[in-house]
Amino acid sequence: MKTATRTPRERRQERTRQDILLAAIDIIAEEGAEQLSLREIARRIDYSPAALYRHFDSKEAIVDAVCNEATRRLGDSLTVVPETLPPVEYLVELGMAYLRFANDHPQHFRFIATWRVPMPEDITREQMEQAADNPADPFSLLYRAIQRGIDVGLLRVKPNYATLEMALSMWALAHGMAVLQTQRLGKIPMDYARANRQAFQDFIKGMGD
Amino acid sequence: MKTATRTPRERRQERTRQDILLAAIDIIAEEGAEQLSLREIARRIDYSPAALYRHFDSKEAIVDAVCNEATRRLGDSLTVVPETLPPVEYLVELGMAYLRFANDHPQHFRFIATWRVPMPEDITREQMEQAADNPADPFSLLYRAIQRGIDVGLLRVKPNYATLEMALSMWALAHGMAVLQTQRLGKIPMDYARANRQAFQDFIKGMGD
DNA sequence: CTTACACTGTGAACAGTGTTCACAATTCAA
DNA sequence: TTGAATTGTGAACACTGTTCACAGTGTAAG
Repeated sequence: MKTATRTPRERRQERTRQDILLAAIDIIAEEGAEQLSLREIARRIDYSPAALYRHFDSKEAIVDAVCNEATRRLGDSLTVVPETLPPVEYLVELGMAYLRFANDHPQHFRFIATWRVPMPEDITREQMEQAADNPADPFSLLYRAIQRGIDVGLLRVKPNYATLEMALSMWALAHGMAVLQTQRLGKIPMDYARANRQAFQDFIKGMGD
Repeated sequence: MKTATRTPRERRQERTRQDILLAAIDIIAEEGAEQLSLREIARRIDYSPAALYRHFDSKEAIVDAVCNEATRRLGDSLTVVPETLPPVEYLVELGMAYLRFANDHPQHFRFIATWRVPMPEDITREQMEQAADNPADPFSLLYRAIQRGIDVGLLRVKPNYATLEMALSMWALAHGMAVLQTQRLGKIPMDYARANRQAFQDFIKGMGD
């Protein structure tokens, strides 16, 4: 599989575009999102601030691209969970992977959580219901796992509460725990790994009857 | 009960301090948090920008105060849930009230959720375990309700997963759902009220065995 | 090879931001 | 009435995102 860009010009373009994004990501990781400025990005990659506008329409566009990249990385760290696990275990480990990412990259997680929930852009019911063929997408992973749980009889569909609703609730739980724990609540002395696991297990259990 | 401030001077001080905060809250509600600027606040209350520094050390201090005020309001809309309800129903309604606030005041909720999770500042285990006497605090409401559920036998304590952990998980679920639904996910056509209720019920159910 | 032309990068400028500070005006107590 | 403390201000500073005319470069056509 080759890159779609042909000419040297386009390759150079694509490269500095990536440089801009990587610099932005570094700044966020090192100094926090509020320190992200066009001038700092430009300084790091030896350009003038104005030059960035040859690659992005605005700072917001850069922020958006960074969000997408960070979301992609979060998605990657979810795909490492072996999909061969039994449904319940798989769901629990998905949630734990989500929390691990938030814990390992707090700045990035805070960043994307501030601007948007790290989820695929447009979720419609039809789109989701045919998502079994989209293996890479992180929300699809969750959706399919829920569906599997239903098929096996571990989860029970209720009125107005089917696969999509369960998947969203599960995502909400993971996201909420991640937000809570990447903020000042890390101070409370408790065994987070165990507690988190228990919370996921309980929730799944509760969806089963 | 009289105000603690005595002299006319102190009363005037307190009043313009409130004016500043109210202006800030209005701006956030009307134009969004990113439009909040000291100059706009000053314009609205007929002061120069520099004058604000007689009442607050920095913009961050104003933001902090606004956060506290918004958190207080969120807490108020949780206290309307009658504490006489049976434990499970009470917990569900508490969560629904949280979501209702987020839905009714999306800008304010987004604002506090961006800067901090809307929770009391310092939560320690000891502090929580003697919180039965702090009726007003919203997290204490949740904590006590969980405790009641345990006492009645509806919730089961597990290793490393007692009252505090359950309360935090429940808060995380509500917060996560609120964040998800105040973002672009409101587009998905589904019966949110029913789905949310079901999610809370399932979660509580799952903590019961 | 030379002539066009599109592309790339820049410095300077603009309007906006949070913040500071010397200074004037006011309020208040002695 | 005097004196000090409080209150408010305009001007300035350093920063931000953004625009734009301009110079230099790369590329493709004649």
